[in-house]
Amino acid sequence: MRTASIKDVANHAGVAVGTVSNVLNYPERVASKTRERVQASIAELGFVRNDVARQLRAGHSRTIGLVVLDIGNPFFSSLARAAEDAAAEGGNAVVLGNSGHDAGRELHYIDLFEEQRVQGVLISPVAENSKRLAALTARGTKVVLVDSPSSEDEFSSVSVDDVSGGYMATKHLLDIGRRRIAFVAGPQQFHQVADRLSGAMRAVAEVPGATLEVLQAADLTVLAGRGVGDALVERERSLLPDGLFCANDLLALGVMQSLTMLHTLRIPEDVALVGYDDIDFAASAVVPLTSVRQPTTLIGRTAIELLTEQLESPSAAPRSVVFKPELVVRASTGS
Amino acid sequence: MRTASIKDVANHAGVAVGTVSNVLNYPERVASKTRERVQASIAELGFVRNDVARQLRAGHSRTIGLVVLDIGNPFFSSLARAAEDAAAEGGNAVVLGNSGHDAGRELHYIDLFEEQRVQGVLISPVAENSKRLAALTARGTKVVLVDSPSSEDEFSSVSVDDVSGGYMATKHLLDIGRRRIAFVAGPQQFHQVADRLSGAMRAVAEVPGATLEVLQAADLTVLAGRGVGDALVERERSLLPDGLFCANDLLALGVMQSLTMLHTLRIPEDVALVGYDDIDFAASAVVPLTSVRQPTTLIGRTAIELLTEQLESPSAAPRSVVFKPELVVRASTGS
DNA sequence: CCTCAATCTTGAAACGATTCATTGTTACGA
DNA sequence: TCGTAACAATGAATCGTTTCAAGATTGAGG
Repeated sequence: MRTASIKDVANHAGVAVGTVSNVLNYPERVASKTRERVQASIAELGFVRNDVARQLRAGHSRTIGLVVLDIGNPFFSSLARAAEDAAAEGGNAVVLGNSGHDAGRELHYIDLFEEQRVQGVLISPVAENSKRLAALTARGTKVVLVDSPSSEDEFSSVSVDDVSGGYMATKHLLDIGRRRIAFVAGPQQFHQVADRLSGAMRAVAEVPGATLEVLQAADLTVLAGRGVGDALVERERSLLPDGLFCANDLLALGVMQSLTMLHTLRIPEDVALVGYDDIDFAASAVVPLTSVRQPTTLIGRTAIELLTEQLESPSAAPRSVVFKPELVVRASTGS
Repeated sequence: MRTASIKDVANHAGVAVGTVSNVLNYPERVASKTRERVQASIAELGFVRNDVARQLRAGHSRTIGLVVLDIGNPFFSSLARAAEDAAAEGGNAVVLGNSGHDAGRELHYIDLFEEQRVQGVLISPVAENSKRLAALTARGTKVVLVDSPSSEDEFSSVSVDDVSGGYMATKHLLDIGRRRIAFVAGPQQFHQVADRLSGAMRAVAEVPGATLEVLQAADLTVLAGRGVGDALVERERSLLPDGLFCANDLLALGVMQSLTMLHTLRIPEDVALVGYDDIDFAASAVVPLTSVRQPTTLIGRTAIELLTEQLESPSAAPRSVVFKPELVVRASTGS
């Protein structure tokens, strides 16, 4: 059984196709008697409007593309959810693409989205990729960078000030009297890691006598954090840092597990601990974790807003929004 | 600047539109000299095929709809990722909708997907909803239920045998000598919770002298688990269960935190602990958690396969695939 | 040089909706 | 009864592709 078209409805109701279209889009233009007859036919035939045809005529879709680095990461899944909600309010849907840090997959999704004539693309790019994205905008598809500041103000962007986040985390450790600070870093090519470190360095520089050590973790995972923690536990007590700032919560939780498992070191008495991201597990860890919260919901909504802005006034200059993160103090720094 | 159409390319290359279309879809039908000329024009004009028009002609899209209960839940985000990968291999894209356990939003996405003429819908339904879904299939949109067995074999479905998972978790506790078993339950209207409990009951019934107690948690979260754990710690030692099976890993981790925090109860010596889902945090918990692993990747891929199957032979009867979960033994049960 | 087959290319029809200028209808005041 | 304004309904054109029957071109064999 082929699905009923607007023409079938028109025949069934004994009106012209234009009238059916009006019933769907401008019901007030149609006399109520006719409208009811058409609506009855729609119900009887089980007619469902073909959005593809509508889009062809309209020249653009009601869809927004979103490319994220890793949908398994709570940061991105939360962001995606917020974007989806915000888009839905405007009658749009979000198509999700997961690049998994792979430039090839990222390109694949950009191509796909352009062929689908999405209204715009929200993207957390794997690397600087502005040629392809510039081509997109040149052909009329709007682009908003997410969690990645736009170099040169070429595109609109939403990001969080990671330098400032690193600064406030470290300053908090200094404020509660810690002086031997260590930063647990992930891979340095992630700009987030580099920025948080640079914020930490700034805070330490402001306090005479404070020192900053960098401990390198292989990855941004719980396991990598345990590795760092295990190494710390072996150290002579006098060489231990008394304040630890980790590049993200997963690392922090791993470190926490190592330190608390053997009951030799107490958190926060011996070592105060700060994480980053404020994932759900931070609040409910063995020792509730002080963390830097990123406003994921706000980021997602704002990205949609910036896109909408560009769609409504296509000539307007791109705009960049940078959010300040927020420190959430919990027991791991003495609350 | 309007984006170039196939007609613009045809003019520019001095050929007919049909030829350009052939270059795009059946390059071998076109003489190589012509083909190269057309490809040069495509490159020069920056032509990008309009998939909307293509879909209109084809009568269906290259898109598959996926509606999940909660994209923030690692189970679903992992599943979504797998489905997306599998779909991409077949040249299709997955559009994600997040119902958030809300029937209204679920309906919204079903409507949207039908208007967009997706090839099919993969859905983890909020509740029994077969009328709307039956209407979908009646109009030719295929449906595959995910993580929810199809009653009456009306639709194809992929699910995991939760009864069997509950059975194997509990049997493992019994096998290591535990007799006073407790099941930490979440809301009973989730069929997953009910099924896991019923498996646990079956295992306990097989061992004379073994008992099963049900501890009710308000929610399937870490916090709810801590609540249950805190209540347990207060109990008289002789009334404590010696084996705990939790409806999911979040609950188990919460319970673990309560029990270990005060160092009064040891895991697994005093209480052995089993979770469900085998999320990433299970392996790296303070005490690595024994858990029942669900093959999320397999579920996602299989859902796409079942859909493909139905698309290729539309008259074939729906098929249901039920996976057996797998017990992963770790330190929390003595490994 | 002609024929025939093989190979390429053409261009109009179709997909299903929206748009809008045009035509048809109604009703009311003069 | 007529003129006209206000309101409804019409239907052809359009969006950008794909499809496919028909026409054009090429080359080999006689």
